[in-house]
Amino acid sequence: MGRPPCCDKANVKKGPWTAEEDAKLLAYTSNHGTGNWTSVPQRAGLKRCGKSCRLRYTNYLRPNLKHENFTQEEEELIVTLHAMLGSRWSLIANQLPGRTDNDVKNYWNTKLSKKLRQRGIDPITHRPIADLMQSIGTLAIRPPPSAAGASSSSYIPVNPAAAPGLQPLHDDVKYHAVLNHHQQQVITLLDPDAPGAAASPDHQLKWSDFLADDAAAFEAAPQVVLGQYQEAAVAGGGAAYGDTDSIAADGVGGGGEDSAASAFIDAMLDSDKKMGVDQLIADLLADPAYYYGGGSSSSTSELGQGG
DNA sequence: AAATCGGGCAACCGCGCGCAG
DNA sequence: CCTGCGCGCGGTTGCCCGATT
Repeated sequence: MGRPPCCDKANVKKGPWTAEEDAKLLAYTSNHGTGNWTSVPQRAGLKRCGKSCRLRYTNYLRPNLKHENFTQEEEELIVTLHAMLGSRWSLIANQLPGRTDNDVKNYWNTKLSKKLRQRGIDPITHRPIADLMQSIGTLAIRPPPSAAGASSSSYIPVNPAAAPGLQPLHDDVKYHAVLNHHQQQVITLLDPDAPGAAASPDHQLKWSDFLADDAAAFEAAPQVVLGQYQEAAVAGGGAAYGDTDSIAADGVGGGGEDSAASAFIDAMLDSDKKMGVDQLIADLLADPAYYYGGGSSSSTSELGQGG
């Protein structure tokens, strides 16, 4: 059950905006500000839904918006932030002055995700596709799990570098080393109360663990993991990260059934609440070693050359 | 030259969250 | 505490236009 429509759909215009409508909206917002969007159409003399007005303003009419192509630096930043934050486009867009979440989202969907795929990197997990395919292949030839094998208590996240058959592609070793480093920086910045920080020293919350979740989870519940990949393939989105609730109270992956990756997201969300995520990202970006392209080459810094 | 295809982008939709009454 | 409302977000759709056949 969702909210009722915010306006009378029969009496509002839909579709592309005309120059006249843009002018009316711009004139109104420049004189009165944006305030209450539901009242804007009436006050501005527009036969539009307030929601549509807000969208048009924020994505197109708002001052200081950039309309030129994305730069190499912006591309790299988007890829990096997507690896850390997933499809939280508004947060990513906040780090890109003059860009809207819609801009970033469209650019990702139409360009960046394809570039990553062309480079053999899965745009959802930011892991080499070869790893994922190999993992799925491994799954396919595995015998059905025994009852003991399916026990959640046997679940132990592993480092991908230590997992046989999960070695990154040679060209992407640097990429993942740097990526994991920054992902772990995010974790490090989390509140001490965050699940990962509360874990025991030999079982700390690491993004690499989450990335390796599926491989390790094969040991516990192969059918569940495969289901996640199938979901991801069907949904074409972040389903592989899971929509489950959170990690078990006893630590990372303790529950076994929930995706540990979703626990990472939960940890991020917790962190959002306790310290502004903008500050978190700003801290990361302030690190001179942050940018992939700074000195050592990497996959992301070469995105433009991959096509 | 016409038809078809595919990419890119603007806009829409549904939902969750926060806040005020 | 509950309810309704408005805002913002992410996912999706549909149109436009250039490329290809």
